[in-house]
Amino acid sequence: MSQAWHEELQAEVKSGARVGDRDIADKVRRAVLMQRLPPGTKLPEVTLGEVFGVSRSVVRKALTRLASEHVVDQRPNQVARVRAPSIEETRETFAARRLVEGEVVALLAGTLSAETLDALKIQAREETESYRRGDEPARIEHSLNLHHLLAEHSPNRVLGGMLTDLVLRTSIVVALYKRSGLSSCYQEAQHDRLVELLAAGEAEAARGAIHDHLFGLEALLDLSPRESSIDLKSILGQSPAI
Amino acid sequence: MSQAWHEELQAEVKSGARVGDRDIADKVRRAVLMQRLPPGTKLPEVTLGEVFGVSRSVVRKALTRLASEHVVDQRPNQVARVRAPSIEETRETFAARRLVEGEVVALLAGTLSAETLDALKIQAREETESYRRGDEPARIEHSLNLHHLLAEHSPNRVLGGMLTDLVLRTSIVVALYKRSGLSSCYQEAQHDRLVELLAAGEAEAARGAIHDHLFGLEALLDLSPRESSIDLKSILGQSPAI
DNA sequence: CATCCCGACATTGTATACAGAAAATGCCCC
DNA sequence: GGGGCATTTTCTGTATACAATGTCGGGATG
Repeated sequence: MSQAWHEELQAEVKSGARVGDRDIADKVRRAVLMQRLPPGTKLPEVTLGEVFGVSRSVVRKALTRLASEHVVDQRPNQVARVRAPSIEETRETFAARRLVEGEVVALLAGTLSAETLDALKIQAREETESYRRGDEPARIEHSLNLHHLLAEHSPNRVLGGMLTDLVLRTSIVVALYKRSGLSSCYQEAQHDRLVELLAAGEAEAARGAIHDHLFGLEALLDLSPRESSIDLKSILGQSPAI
Repeated sequence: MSQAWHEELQAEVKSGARVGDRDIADKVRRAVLMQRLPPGTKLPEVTLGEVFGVSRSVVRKALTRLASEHVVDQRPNQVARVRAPSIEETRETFAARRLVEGEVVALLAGTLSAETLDALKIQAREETESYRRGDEPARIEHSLNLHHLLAEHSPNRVLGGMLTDLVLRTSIVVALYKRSGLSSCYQEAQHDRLVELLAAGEAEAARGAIHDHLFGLEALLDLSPRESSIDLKSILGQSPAI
């Protein structure tokens, strides 16, 4: 685990109230999303417990939760590690998300209240602004918020839950496989267009927009088969920092 | 928890080796599927621990696992209970499964090896036989096996995992909402036809077959809105047995 | 008679101790 | 210098004790 992250959290924890497994899971998930915990990073229970000021029981629960969300790899008798989805799994995750999110927006088109549409527009606008400011963390945050809103308002809650999971997983692999030269994966105006189609009730067009959006995002990644660069590292267990 | 189930397990546990959280989750899941643990049944940690001869730690892990599979409802500071999906959730689960399983069989069509096709045919045949024998538990088992095989062989593993979850959830609600007069939800020859289409590589026809199959299954259920019969019981916490 | 309050009990939440498995270390031998 | 083996160290698996919380009853009160 990174040293800076440690200290940052120490302060936050000391000042605040007592933390539960939910809080720990949230913090770790966020850290993975923000690439402060690179794939393969070991997450020993005692260490995390010390950082958050709780015992292993709570940490364990948090790790199990993260494992069920596919954020962390938990194998018997081995330290939990930040998961590093393969290139193949990345492609499959995108395909699954296209299917599910496409259906969700198709169901959603024309059924959204004015308030919800406003909330979506706000996130889209904030995303664009953050991008122009060059504030990438904020941009990601707003982009995630938008898709999360879609999942939450899905008329089909089961699909909504699945979409929440897929959005998280896609975000992780985007962080992982983003081309090194690329500072951002922002795609001009696509979110705005989607919201417009949802407002207009154009179900199939909205599905198409989501498909385009996700294909575009996937195309921005570097998914060329690499020779053991990432894989070996995680397999051989070389963690970049204690 | 039911008394008969207790004793049955006691014997099995005594004779066998040490049990892990995986084993406990398997047994409980199976019991729910077989309707030996009706929805709303309380599952206190100590009781389960005594039954399986392990401490609460292991039981806890098993319950958490089952909760992430949507088999059990685990709320803070409350006893875990067998989940009772609402009628609305049932409909949504079926819709989600149609979407996902339809896509999986479409991807699968024409790509299956002879061995896998044989395995599928065997399950379909065994299901029919079990039905003719009137052996409903065996019939369910083979039906589940068939769909589980589809999920396992999905070229898209992410979708496969989601399908596994959805198959389990549909099985639970089928057990819950099966019309009382109906002894079985067997649908003549539908599985055989599906396998044929998969062998022939007819992707869209296979998707259609799965849709028909699932619509038919859903139609066999009694999903008429009922007045507080199931819902109130589970909400008010009246468990039918100890 | 309904409602509210309070206390005993049941059950989960958390911390901790010890046992066992895996990984890291160091050593020897080649 | 490199590979194999024993040792040590680290970490997880499990059980258990205690704390905190929720549940359910009885009884007083309006």
